[in-house]
Order: sequence, then C-alpha cells, then structure tokens
Amino acid sequence: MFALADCNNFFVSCERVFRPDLEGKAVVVLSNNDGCAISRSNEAKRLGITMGEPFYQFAEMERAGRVTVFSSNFALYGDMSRRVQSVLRSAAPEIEVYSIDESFLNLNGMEAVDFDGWAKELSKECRRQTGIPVSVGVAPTKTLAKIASKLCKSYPKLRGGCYLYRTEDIEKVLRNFPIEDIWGIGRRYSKRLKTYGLHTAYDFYCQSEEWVRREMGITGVNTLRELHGKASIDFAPSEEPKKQICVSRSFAKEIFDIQGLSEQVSMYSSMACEKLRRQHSVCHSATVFIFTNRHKENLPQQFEAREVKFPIATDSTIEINREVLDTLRSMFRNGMGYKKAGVVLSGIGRRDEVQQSLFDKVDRSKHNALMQTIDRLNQRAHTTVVGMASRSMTGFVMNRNHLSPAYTTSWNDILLVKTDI
DNA sequence: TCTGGGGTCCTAGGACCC
DNA sequence: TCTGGGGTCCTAGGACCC
Repeated sequence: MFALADCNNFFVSCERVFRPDLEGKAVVVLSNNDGCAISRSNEAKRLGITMGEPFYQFAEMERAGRVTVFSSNFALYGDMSRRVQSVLRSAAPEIEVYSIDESFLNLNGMEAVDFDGWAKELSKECRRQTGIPVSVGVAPTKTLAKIASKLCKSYPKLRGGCYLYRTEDIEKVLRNFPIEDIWGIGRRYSKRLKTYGLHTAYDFYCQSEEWVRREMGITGVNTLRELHGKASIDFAPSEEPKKQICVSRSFAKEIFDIQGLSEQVSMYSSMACEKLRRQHSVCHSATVFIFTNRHKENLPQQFEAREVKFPIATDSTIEINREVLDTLRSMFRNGMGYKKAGVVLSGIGRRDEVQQSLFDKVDRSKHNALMQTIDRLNQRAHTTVVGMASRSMTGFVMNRNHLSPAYTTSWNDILLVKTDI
C-alpha cells in the first residue's frame, strides 16, 4: 500500500496559519512579480478565480475587499513544508517527497493497520502540529492514492483520510472521475482521448494495453496498470541530485540595456551554481535564455537560448559566470525589451568523478577553495554577503507588493559586498 | 499597465562505432 | 543489376508534473 499526503491549497494554508482571521475567507497567493494566481482558497475558487489567472483580471475584487492576496513567500512555504514532512516521516517507514506540498509514503510492513483510521489520524496530526490541512489517500498504487486523496477534498465527511482498495469501490470512483484529473494524463492527452469518446477515468480504465501503448506510449500503459491496482511507477525514497538546475525570472518591467540584463543573469548563474555545489555536482554545459514580452505582439520579439559547453565539468561560479555573460552579450540586441531571462545548468555529474585534462588552464584547487569559502560565508549569514561583482546589487527586479512577514525564517534581503577576487 | 518558476521522462532521428 | 547489420550515445521536442 501507498499513501499520498497532499496539503490542501498549500500556499494559502501557509499564509492562513499566521492569519487565522482569514479562515473561511477568499485568499489567493500570487506568482512571482504578482503576476497570476498560483494558490486559491476554496472560497476564492468559488468566486470564479482560476488557476493561473492574471491578477489584473481580479484586482477589482481585491480592491473591493472580497479577496485577500499575497505575494509568494517561498521561504515561508519551504519551512512549513519541512514541518509537515517531519510529521509524515514519523508515521511511515519510507517517504518520497514528491513536491513542496505532496509526499508519498510506502506502507510496506504495515499490513495489520486499519488504513482508513490511520489516514484520518495522520491528517489530524499534521493539522495539530503544523496548522496545515492535509488530505491522506491510501491505495495499492501511487496513481490510485492520488485519486483517494482528491476524494478527501470533495468529501469533508472523510475527515482528511480515504482508503481505496476494493475493486468495486475503485471502479465506482473511476466512473465519476474526470479523465483529465488522472495523474499522468494532461491537457493534450485528455483532449485527444475525449475525441475518441473517453470522458471518465473508467472509460480509460476499460481500454486495452495495446491501444494505450499506441496512443500514449509506455507512460500511458503504466498509468493504466496503476488504475488496475498493479504498481508500475517507482517509489523513489532517496533525494536524487537534480539532473538539471534552472534559475529564471520575469522582470517587473522590460529591460533594454545590456548592463541591467547582465546583472540579473549573473545573479541567476550565481544562484544556479550555489545549488549545483550544494548537491556536490558539476556541470558540462550552461544554457542562457532571454525572452521579450510575448504579450506585446506589436513590438519586435526575440526568444533565444544558447548553450555553452565546458570541456571539463565545473562548479565554479567564476568560470560559468564568465561564459554565461559572454553568451548573453552575443545574443543581446539593441532595442529589444527583455521581459524574462534564465540560466540552465545541465550535463550534471558527481564532483568526485570529474574527468581531468592534461591541457587544463584553470587552477581548479584555487577555484574550489574560493567557492567553498564564499558558500560558507553566505550560509552563515543566511544571505548573500559575498558574490561576483557582475551580479545585481539590488536583487530581483520584481513586484512583491503583497508580501507577508517572515514569520518562521529571517528574511533574506540581498546585501552585497564587492570584492576584488 | 498587468500574464510564474522549476522540474521529469519518453521517443525519434542523427551521428558514430565496429 | 548488385551496396550489411547491430549497437550506443546524444539531442531536440513533446508530453507530463507541482
């Protein structure tokens, strides 16, 4: 058996823990830049605010006091997420942290347990210890556990826990479950499946493996098998190092000058390199991308990405940053108003397995020592106190007009000291 | 005026190898 | 006239997830 513990309306719930006056009211958390809705309370959903809806389209409701909005505060959400995880960890032998608000639990070895009661109790315990409402679904496969946890949200009678295992119960649930809500069937596939007349999870459930393989490949077959109670998606308890690390942002206003753009991109590459070193990895390539504002169709557009390769895998901010900025300059065009930029590190491998070269011109031990020192200083300060001189001195060019206080963490304002390294 | 950010896996086709 | 067979690796693009 597997459990899925899913935090209800997670970001909104985090804000409400510290604003109990907002319980029962319409609340929305906005994306970076206060761009669009990324988390909504049930009351906000009832007002008709949709996922991803641009803020300006419901700003009137906010002004009228019908909905409270927050800028996203990921320092808070990350901290609350860890608290929920620690409650879950104590309830089951193995945990797979799937996302900031969802964890799978492997319940092998707990055969004698009353899973329905266990799920309800775990939900209650999460609420008691962290203040976050959590839906716990238990089923023979991950895909069915996802469905079981969704049922908790529709039926308060379940008191946050649902155990789904009997074939007749599963089939009854699938008959009323929309095909597009199945884990693994997204917008594209559900649209296509509907053209074949498949509308519910049960319609999909009744198809043959051969047909599903032709239409959707092996991933579709795995989903089908999971609905039939045959576990086909791996449980991955350990935290694997990332195979790709990306830092990107949209800007509050378009940036037209190479200097301003360089400062942002340099900051992104520094942040990506920090993440890389934190997981003890090195990378073989870095991709820089810059986008103009796609919503301004009357203006000239540019959506470009370029990759630089490192013959010897590296984790040095100095080395990566230099190549990234050179690449950026080669892409930059005068007169373009850039709205978004980012840096992606890929070709990631372990640092202790780097292939050396006879012709290496970089003094790697020197770079390593410097990077270690910088990381240690910044970690101790809980903020950036030492960084590349090329990076932004003032942080993100970002709107955050509705930010909640740092309730559980010290707030990380960027304070930058220039050095001559 | 105003529209997020960060990931994973699978597949097909090309380059290259013997 | 007639031109092999089998494999790996890499990459881009498409699908998905939260």
